[in-house]
Amino acid sequence: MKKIIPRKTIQRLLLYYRYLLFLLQQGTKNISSTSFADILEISAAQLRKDLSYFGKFGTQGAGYDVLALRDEIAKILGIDKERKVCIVGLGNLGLALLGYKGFASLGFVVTAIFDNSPQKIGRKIKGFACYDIKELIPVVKNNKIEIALLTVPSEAAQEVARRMEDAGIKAILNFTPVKLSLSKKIKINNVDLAAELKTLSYFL
Amino acid sequence: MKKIIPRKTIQRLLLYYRYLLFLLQQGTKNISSTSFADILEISAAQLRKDLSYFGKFGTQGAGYDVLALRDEIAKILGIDKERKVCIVGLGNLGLALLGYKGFASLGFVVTAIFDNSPQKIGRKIKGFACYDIKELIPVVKNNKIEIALLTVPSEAAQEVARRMEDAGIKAILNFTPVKLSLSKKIKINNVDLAAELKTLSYFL
DNA sequence: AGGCGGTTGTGAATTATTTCACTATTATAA
DNA sequence: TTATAATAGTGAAATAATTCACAACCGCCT
Repeated sequence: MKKIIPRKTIQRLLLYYRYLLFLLQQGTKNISSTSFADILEISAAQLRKDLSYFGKFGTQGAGYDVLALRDEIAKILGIDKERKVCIVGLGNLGLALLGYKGFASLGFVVTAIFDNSPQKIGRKIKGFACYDIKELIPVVKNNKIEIALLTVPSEAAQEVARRMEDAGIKAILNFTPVKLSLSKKIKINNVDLAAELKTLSYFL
Repeated sequence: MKKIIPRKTIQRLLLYYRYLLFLLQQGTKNISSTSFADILEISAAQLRKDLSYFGKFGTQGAGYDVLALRDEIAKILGIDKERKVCIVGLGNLGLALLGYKGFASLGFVVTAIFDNSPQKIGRKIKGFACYDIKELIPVVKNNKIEIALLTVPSEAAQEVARRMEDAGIKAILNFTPVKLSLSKKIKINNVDLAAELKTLSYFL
């Protein structure tokens, strides 16, 4: 087992996890690296190498036990632990994220939602009470929320992010096209929808 | 000028483009690779190397002309050409994409939107006429739409994607967590919101 | 028990990407 | 005009990620 685990390996691990769930649903008990890799359109060597960073999960001659491998990957990714998240900005994108079923199954619990519109503050939205964005700091602190999804308009992004920092948020998933400047301690992932589209079109 | 351009270079090019627009707004006329790279938190060498795949755009001793560089990158990325896109599935995510201003400035023109809900079909939504998803094939063909944003529920994803293939779509930006299986000719980019979040939390 | 076909785990080789470090060029100041 | 400081462009070196290829092993069959 090596020391440095490639970032891409972590990304692929989730892909593996997803497909293992699907295989389980189908009743598949066992799968070889070759056929699993074929499905995922990666090389079998890559799949095995990725897993090898974390230990030995397969049986030579027989392949991998789907259920056991799913559990191992869940453990690696920390899906067994719950993480509290909040959604800040309840435009269409924020609402889309709120309604997204995928998060819960990965151990993310939406613990608070925020907006600045008087029409939303205090109301229940999809079962969640909407807080005033001004209350971000106390609410995040009291609930020990670790992760924030930032879906406010671009103009407000930096200011809101700064407040998240003060509230003690550990990681931000930033959906705005703004380059946030914050302390290095906060982990930021940028999801740039336009960039995805542009890359796609370049390779057309 | 080399033959093979790294995929990552293309991705960064859009990042450069975005920030150049911002610099222009600020009235910055000129910038050195060092300070530009500092802002973007990459190395200056990487910035220069990326640009070097496409030609020479800077002036030694003086740096880059912001306006000229923006135009050069626009040309490289094909932002000067318009691409027709359609949005299929008008849930919150589809609506969020429809309302997203960033696309237009990158040369993407939303040419049609589709849903299967009788409440939406035929109505105008944010100024766009909503078509029945059953009309996908003729509408895409008639309008020569090249790119589709797929934001339908998971269950419907594969079936709708298959229809996109028949309609002659060249590229799909897939927002569902489904692994689409289509002809290799169609370029597919997967945007997996849960995966982004999971990667973030692993590195916490 | 022994052999065989299939499959993992992994060091080594390969390929891709990033950084280094230096040259050539330009702007500017004396 | 010449010297000096700043900065782009780039081949070479370093690093990172992927693939290759094969030994070791497992399960099953006879």
